[in-house]
Amino acid sequence: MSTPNNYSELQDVIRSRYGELSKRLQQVAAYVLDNTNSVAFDTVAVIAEQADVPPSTLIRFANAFGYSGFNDMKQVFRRHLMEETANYTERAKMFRDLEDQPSPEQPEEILNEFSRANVQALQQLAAQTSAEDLNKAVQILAEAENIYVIGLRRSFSVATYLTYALRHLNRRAFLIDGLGGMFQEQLELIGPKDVVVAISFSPYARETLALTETASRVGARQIAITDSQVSPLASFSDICFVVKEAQVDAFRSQSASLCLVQSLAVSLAYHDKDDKKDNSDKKAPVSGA
Amino acid sequence: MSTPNNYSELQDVIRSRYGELSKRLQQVAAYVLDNTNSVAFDTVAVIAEQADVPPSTLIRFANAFGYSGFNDMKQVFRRHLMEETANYTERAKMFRDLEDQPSPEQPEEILNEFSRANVQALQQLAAQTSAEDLNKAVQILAEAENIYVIGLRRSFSVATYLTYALRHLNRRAFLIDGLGGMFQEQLELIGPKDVVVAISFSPYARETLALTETASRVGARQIAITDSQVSPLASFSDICFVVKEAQVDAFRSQSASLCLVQSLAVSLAYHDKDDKKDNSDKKAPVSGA
DNA sequence: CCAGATATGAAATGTTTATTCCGTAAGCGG
DNA sequence: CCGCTTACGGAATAAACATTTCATATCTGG
Repeated sequence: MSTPNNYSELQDVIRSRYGELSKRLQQVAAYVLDNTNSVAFDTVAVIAEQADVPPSTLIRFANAFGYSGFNDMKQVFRRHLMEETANYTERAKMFRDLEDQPSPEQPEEILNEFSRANVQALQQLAAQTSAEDLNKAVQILAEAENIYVIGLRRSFSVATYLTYALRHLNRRAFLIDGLGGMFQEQLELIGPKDVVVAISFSPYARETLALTETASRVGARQIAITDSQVSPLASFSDICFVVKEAQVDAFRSQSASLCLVQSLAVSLAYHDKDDKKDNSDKKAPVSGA
Repeated sequence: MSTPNNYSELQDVIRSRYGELSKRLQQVAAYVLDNTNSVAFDTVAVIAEQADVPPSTLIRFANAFGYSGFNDMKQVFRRHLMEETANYTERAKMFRDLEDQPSPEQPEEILNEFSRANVQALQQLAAQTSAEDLNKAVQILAEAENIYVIGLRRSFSVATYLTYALRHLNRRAFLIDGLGGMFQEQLELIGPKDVVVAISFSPYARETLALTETASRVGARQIAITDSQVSPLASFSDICFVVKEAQVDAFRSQSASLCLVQSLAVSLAYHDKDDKKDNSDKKAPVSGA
């Protein structure tokens, strides 16, 4: 007997066999199809009561569709629910136990894998980033006198891009790069009307943390882009974007962070335009970055 | 002690008390904040293993935040996940419908749009990049004595990332950055056994073109990442990757290029590993030198 | 460096939860 | 209406699980 191991398959099978089920099993089928996340979360006892059948019937139902027990079937519902919110890395972890597929080795496979992972990360970024945070961040950037951007090592590329984009919007944007060993000197430029954008992922660069502390001391506002709610950057920041980057093996990507900073820059461009919109007409062309 | 009974409250409390927690409890806090749906679904034993703490610590953690047990706290996560799923599905639908809409203006819309455009670009990248080119490029990189990376202005971020990644694979990788106005001097380093990776998109930076010409003159091999088959970079290169970047209004993205260079770097890492494996298999048990 | 306090982790414990069992009831062909 | 088969449900059982316990390790202030 073929046992469906994904939600939509199972749904189809239940529907198609509905007619031939016994009265009690039909009752279960109806409940199961209509209360997906009750099945995913609740215990057999609870479900049995809500569906108005004895617990044993639930096990019989699962058996009828080829599962070894009700919990076995329950897994299908849980996975379905998780897949709607889990990111690529977490999903990969989920499936690693089930079928430990060998890591991709061919360049083409690696590109496919990376591309898939990044797609997932981008979708999650869009879904999980709050409009409120984005608006606040844009507002903060718009009001900044100077914008200092820091991101070292892996995050340096994102930092350079953001600086580039901000410069193209005629912002006074400065990249803290430690050139000539002058981290300290660069940090000391920051004043209370300035804004710091700090980008850092575990393991957090010492210099980035030092900057956020300095910025916090002088009262500058801060926007953090990092990988955890409890990142050391989070505590100092006014706005903290938590970005779950795609990961293939030990290699973490940057696409989501890049997408985020691009969106911030473009939003800032529109923000500028809206300010001017008071007297001029809407939809003035925006120069590219 | 007030016990949070919704997710965002709990999240806030955990973050604010993070500093005063013990080392182990911090470990749990980080896991709990960053793996919401693992907490919602997995058993204490599984979570304990993944967070690398003993099960009892999880109960202690829940107690520390006023819950009677870990399951008590778990309920908060489960409720959150259920609510979130509903939102997520809605947003996913919005995301799809967004496609043919007038220019977005709100930061949230811009992020959605950028994310969507990048997803498309990544999928196209994966579909259109030939395995053969990838293999050749990896081979060329593997054989390089020195690798010079150039990408200016918009492409600088991609170039910095590639340089970073190559350095981490112990390659002799150098970023041509024109620091101190020394473009010319940096170019003159290139020798016939070296490889140049040039990243440039229209309008092509003069310095990048100059480098490719120099490289070609001394007989160095070249890998180009650019936006057109007829790009000035294409003619000088041994391998030319044509990347169609996402574009929102006048703003072009970088995600696809970044994904490509990451894939190249990771492929190179696997290439190295295979080499070592072959060597060690073949290695004859010879003593002395 | 020591004593007291606190944090930690392995194993024991007690509870919840899934599953099985079996006597009974309902359906069905003769 | 009877005997046979299939479905059913409650109670018993087994498995999984969360939680507690306690001996040990680690910190902290004097």
